Amino acid sequence: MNGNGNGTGNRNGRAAGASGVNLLALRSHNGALVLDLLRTAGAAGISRLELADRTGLTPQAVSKIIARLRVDGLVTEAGYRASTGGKPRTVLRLVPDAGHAVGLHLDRDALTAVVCDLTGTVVGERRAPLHLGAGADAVVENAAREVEGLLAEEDAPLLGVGVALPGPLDHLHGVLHRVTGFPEWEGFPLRAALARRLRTPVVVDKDTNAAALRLAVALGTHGSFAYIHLGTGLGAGLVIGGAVHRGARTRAGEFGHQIIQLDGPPCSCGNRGCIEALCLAAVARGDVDEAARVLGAGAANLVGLLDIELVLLGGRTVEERPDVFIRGVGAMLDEWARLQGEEPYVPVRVASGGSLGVAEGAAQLLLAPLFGRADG
Amino acid sequence: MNGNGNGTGNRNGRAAGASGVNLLALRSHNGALVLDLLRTAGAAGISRLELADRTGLTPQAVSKIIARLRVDGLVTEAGYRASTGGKPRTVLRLVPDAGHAVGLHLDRDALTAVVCDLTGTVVGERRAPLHLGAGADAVVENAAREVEGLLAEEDAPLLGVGVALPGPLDHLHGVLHRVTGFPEWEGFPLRAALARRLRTPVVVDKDTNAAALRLAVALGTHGSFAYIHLGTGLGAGLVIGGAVHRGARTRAGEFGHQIIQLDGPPCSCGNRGCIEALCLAAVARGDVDEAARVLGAGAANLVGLLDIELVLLGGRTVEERPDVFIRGVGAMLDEWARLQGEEPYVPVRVASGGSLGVAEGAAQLLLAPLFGRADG
DNA sequence: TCCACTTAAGCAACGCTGTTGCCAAAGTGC
DNA sequence: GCACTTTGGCAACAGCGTTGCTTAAGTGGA
Repeated sequence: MNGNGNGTGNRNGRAAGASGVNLLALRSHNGALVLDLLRTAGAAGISRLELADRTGLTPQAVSKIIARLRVDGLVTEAGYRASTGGKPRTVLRLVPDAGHAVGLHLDRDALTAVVCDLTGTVVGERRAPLHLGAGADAVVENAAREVEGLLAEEDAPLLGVGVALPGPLDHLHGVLHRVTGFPEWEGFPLRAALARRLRTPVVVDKDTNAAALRLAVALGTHGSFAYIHLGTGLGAGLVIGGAVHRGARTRAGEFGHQIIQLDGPPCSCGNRGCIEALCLAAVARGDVDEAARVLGAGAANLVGLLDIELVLLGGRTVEERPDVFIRGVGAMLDEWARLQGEEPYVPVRVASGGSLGVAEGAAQLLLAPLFGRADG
Repeated sequence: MNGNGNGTGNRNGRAAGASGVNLLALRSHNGALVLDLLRTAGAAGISRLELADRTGLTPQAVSKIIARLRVDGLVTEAGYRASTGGKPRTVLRLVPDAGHAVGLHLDRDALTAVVCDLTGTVVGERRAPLHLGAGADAVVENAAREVEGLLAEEDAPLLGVGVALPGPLDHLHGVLHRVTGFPEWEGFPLRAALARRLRTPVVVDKDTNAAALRLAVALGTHGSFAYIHLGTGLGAGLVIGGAVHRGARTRAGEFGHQIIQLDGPPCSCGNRGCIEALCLAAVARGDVDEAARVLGAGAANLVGLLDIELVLLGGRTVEERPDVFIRGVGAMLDEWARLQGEEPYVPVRVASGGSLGVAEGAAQLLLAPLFGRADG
């Protein structure tokens, strides 16, 4: 589908720092920008002049870009706005079926797979049990079959498969580092294995990053927020400037082993006073208020360090008592801000998404680059 | 000096998200990129072909860009490399005197002003006592006189004045929030006042951000690191992807009031268990090892959250016992990484710079944008 | 000394970008 | 029906990086 000529147009990837921009890259950037605004507009659509206003480009430039995107089949005209005294604006919309992407969520014991269209809407879904102990080859084969089954009824062009799973990994190379309790997974090249098996591009990332990416896309934000996940473990996905911040080694967002009580109770990692240990211990003994307070302290540390604008909470434990966590974390953030002499300003909300959230985010690993939301 | 036509070329600033790129912006970007490589190369210089290799642009494109920069007087030819069997490469260098910038460091009781050339080299320096209690107008007048005195001998074009000072402020508008103990400074529009008085562009930022910016420029890095400053207070400047991360409200880097001991000893801010309180208390009782350990725990939290690649320490307290802090913080980082099952990988070093570091960083607030290192 | 070869960098033509100026299309409202 | 407003395409254009070729300036062997 992509006659857009994506790619930087650079002949090499050896440049360590920022790289030069040529006309191909410029076209790609502006095209992606327009697509992102079209996606954000959703079913309501957006007109050429609004796009010109939002991008800062001239109306004529937008017209040309739209013409290209229409030829590529990515955009279509869909009716007209009400006139404001002159010719009514033409409404433009993304063509959802111009491309699909698969999102795969590999959790401890379950596999969730979704197909999303270009707007990010789920158009197909499958679930299956997962046995990590069965070995890498078996799991890859299992996952590949699920994907194939999901795609059997689809005929839109496939952009690729995004995979989200817990634990440390190298998202650039798609190699796993550790899967707790299953040493054979150490160093397994999941991306390459699945790409070879399915003959399609594959991207691998942490589950929290996928969830955060999905939220960034859904919110349409170019700002910064943190998604904090409290389930069987405690982790976070960071979005800075609208892009997921992974760090050089995909290790960013290690929120759970933040030390919040020096020389505190021991954590499973061997350290003392990790926020995960404190928080989960409070949950275990039924003291949800205390868990929320501890979580709030960690969130305050995070907000203070990064000056993010929003905190989103998710995960099984949060979903059981959302109001308690919203109140508890919010109170800590407000109190912290007040003590620093600032107005309380960071809203705390429960992340939408439900059980498909991570899988949708995995699909966004392939969709988002089309809209200029590449890796951070 | 700037015939380069900087500016995005957009007619409006209303675009909330990412904005479109036109040919002016493209030229500006590539020109800045080339200038940055020239600056990084320093006195050794760099050839056209090397620039082409680093930027990913074609040699001919680089030739054209260099031709423009030479017309603007920013770049000059300076000798030749040794031949490798053919025509020797022409060495290109930045023209230091194509533009100067003033950096102003307003500390609790002292003012430091420097003039830097385009390469960031200090070519003039002044110090004076500072009395914040004398009132805003008097302080502005005092600072302006120092700047004028500093510039009396200079004749290179002035890019503007950068001001670095502690405490919360709004760097976008150059407005101060609080200056401890001097309520009259609350809300003072320092940027506007100084710009009107000196009739030159003024940029205002936190001292830790200025110090971090200077380090980012000096290191020539496009990666991520944290500068942690331990002096009369404890704060940090964050560099992510080569740019200073300030957050939406210039509040990022609030490291000192990170809660590291829940319900710990009270801090001056009114909270409990802030890392600043613990660290300074340890310093006060002479237990530098403990101070370094506490600082290391906070640094580990930071590294874990952001996956940064380097930690730089600075400030009076660190400079008194640099080895203790390097060892103590490094040990905590290594131990933390080991417990997470990772190789120790984050080096800890003492930030170079000395007493002029912050003022130099303030000057970089104006120089850095020329090299594409705009606000993060 | 000559000459083949290598490497660097400029010239000219080109394709493509967004921009500008103009005009047709398609509405509203008196 | 006419004046006006607004949208959006057409055509010409300036300027970007690219391509193909030429010139400049070295090395090294015969």
